[in-house]
Amino acid sequence: MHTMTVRHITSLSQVPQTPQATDDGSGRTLMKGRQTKATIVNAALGLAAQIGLEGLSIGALAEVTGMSKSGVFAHFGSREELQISVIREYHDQFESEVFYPALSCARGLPRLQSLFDNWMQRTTTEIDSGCIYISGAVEFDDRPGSVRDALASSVNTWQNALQRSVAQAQDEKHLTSKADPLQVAFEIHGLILALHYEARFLRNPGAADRARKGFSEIVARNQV
Amino acid sequence: MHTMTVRHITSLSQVPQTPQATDDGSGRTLMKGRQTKATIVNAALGLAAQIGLEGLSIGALAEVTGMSKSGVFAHFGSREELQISVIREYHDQFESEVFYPALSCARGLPRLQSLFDNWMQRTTTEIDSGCIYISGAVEFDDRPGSVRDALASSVNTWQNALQRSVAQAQDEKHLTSKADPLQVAFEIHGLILALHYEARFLRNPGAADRARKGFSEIVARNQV
DNA sequence: TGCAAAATAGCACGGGCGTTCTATTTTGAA
DNA sequence: TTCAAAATAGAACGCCCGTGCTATTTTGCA
Repeated sequence: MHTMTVRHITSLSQVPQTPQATDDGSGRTLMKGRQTKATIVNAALGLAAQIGLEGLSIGALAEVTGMSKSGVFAHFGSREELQISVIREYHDQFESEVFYPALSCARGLPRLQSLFDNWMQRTTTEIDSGCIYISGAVEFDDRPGSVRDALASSVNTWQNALQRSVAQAQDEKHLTSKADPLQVAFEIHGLILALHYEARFLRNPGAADRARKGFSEIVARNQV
Repeated sequence: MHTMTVRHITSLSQVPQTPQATDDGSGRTLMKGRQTKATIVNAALGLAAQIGLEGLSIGALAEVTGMSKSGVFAHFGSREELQISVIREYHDQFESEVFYPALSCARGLPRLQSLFDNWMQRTTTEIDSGCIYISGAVEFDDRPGSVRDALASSVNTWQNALQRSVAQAQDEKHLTSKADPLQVAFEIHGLILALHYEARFLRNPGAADRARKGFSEIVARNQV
């Protein structure tokens, strides 16, 4: 019996969920719901980084933020939408911590090195909090749906950026034209994954050094 | 089948503590509860490989095996013990699929190559089922307890075996004495993790080839 | 074949979950 | 200051979870 949950629509205008533009700084036209939502998403990201996107619960989130369950829920309409919001937030943070800073380095190897360094830095910091690109991949690798799609989309965006940077290093003759950007990106990804695994789960010391060493070996092997 | 392999010399693990020995074939002194438990654990391993150790539920397991919840539960006494049993089963399967077969190859590089090939083979097969050494690491990386301990112990056992094999390849002069077994094992681990990630989550084709390519590069770099 | 012990079932409990519904408070432009 | 709309709270729902308790069935040696 499929209960046709007819949603109560109080307005005929089919305006999307973004009613008014907001000014983050002034707070003049800033609806309170927006900043509350941002607070919730940040708290959710912190929680999800530790216990995973699947471990995320609205009840726990309500407790952390000091709100009621339904108060939290109303901002998202579903648990899935909450998870997707978390992924978007993580995507933005990753972009501004790893990707954008590297743009100030010269195209080619310097920028690739910077991308790796920033990624390493973030992963190392995440030893204590976890990376949802990694935990999410495991949780959603055979769980189709919008959450998986959002996650895969974000990861693909980043991987493409990484591969592009390798190709640019070839254009600049910093790496041999024989190198395969897909192969190089794959191996770099492996180093980060191994670092995350061995440092965060096994608590092996020295994992960060091994990841850095591995990167320089990859670069050396692909140089003229 | 590798059951004839001399266990007391090269086993990855020590034989467990279970009270009564059983004869799997005759069924004479075989308590029925034992084979039922084995059936349950196998079903649980299949489930856990897909949805993770944390996703494992006694109710779902009862449904799959056609038993009652309490009937399933009685074999383990707690959910944790069930999870640990699954880890032990996985450990045994991993051992007999990856480790033991490699012992028939000559010490040194041939055996290391065989270990990697078998590991690759298993990971590739697991594209459709998942590896609990990988998913478990993510689920339990900051969840202390006996499950985490059992998991980490199994993984460490395997990593040590891998590192030993690298060291043997150095002894046999197949790899340079300058190589660091920890570093080589770390990089190989990264290749497997990247393969699992990109093939199982991102569904990127060609990941297996890249992993193999990466391995041969690692070997080449560490030769004389 | 009998009979204790082992194995399994049935049932209920308390608790957390996502979600819905309705009531209340808060917001902010007019 | 007013007041509709937005934001939040509160209670309840059905569902599944792990686990404990008490029957009942099944097993396998004497």
